[in-house]
Amino acid sequence: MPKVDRRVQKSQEAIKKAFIELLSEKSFDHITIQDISDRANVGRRTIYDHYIDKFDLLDKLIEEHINELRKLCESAADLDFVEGNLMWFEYFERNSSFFSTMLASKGATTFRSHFLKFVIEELESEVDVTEGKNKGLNKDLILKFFGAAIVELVTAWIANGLSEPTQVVAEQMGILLDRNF
Amino acid sequence: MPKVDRRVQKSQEAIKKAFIELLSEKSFDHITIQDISDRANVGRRTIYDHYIDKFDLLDKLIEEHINELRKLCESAADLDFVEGNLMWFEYFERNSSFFSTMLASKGATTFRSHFLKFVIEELESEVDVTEGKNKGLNKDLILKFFGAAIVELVTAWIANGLSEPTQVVAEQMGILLDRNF
DNA sequence: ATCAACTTGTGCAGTAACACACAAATCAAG
DNA sequence: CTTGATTTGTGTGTTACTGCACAAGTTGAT
Repeated sequence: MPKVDRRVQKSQEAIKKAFIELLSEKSFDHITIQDISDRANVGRRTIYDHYIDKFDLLDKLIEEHINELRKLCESAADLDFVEGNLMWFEYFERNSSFFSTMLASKGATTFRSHFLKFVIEELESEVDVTEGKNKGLNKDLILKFFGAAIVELVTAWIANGLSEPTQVVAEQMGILLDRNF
Repeated sequence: MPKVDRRVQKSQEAIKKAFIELLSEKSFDHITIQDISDRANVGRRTIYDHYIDKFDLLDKLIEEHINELRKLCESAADLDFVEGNLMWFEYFERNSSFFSTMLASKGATTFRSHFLKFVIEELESEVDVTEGKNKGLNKDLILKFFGAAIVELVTAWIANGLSEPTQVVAEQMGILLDRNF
């Protein structure tokens, strides 16, 4: 892994932080690059050094979080759902400002579908329709069923301001998944 | 005023912040430039681009705060002591991490004497020994008397963790000063 | 519809921060 | 005292950030 320059890391972090903040204040369309540059205390030009435009910035931001979740899945490959879920939900908690603006706002269908697609991908290796409790069922159907269920639960939890204790939600969803896979 | 480069401002701020943090954790002598560089997330070389050594860094930091207080005095020149003090004490409050490490630690005689010298300087224009209630008294004596009184009160307030309400302390000290000048 | 104000994306030259490397100084035990 | 590890201050070449300027595109109010 080619170590990134300190300045790059700091600039990108400031830009992303500013962008997420702004996203929670006004809609994506009304955010200008100038806004981000002001908030991040970074030259406007610097933003273009890293991102093509604000759409690209959003894409990269999403991609980054999905990637982090993917890594989490890998490192939790040999845990059961209860334990694995806790890692997931703790990640959501740490990055709640991002997920709440991405999931809990009305127009955010883009991220939801991206997120759902990813959840289904990750779930795929867990489903076995050749033997066990799901023998004979349609794999695609199962994936969509539980994928949507997971996404909805996460969304609701976040939309509700994380009021349920993280451990409780993670554990209960873990039980439901363990029971079905 | 020649505007400072964004990078300069950010670097210096990070360095000073890190330094103050470290000062509240260990003694000045035991702080290395490397420590500061790590904490500030700035290249070690960058620190030397701005400061000769850690002594210089401390000097600049002190000088900067004294200067800010001086500006405050200018802008409050036509207010009475009660109002003026409030601005002072609010500044102490905003920068309490600095002042508490500088005033409330045992070995910090350096800053105390620097600070006292400055307070006396500022007080000088307020004292009139040719007429009024202080007519006939020794000016130098008065300055030392009230200078030390002010410094002590500020020190004690800060050492006590700012537990007294800022307004109250500022007002009471203001009353005492208004009564005497 | 018009016009001014703002936004966007890009080019460019100047400057600050960067990593790295080195010798000298300082420190900490044995 | 001696040795080994840190720390210090500095030189150097590279890279990222910066401000500025400009043409083209948007916006928004009259």
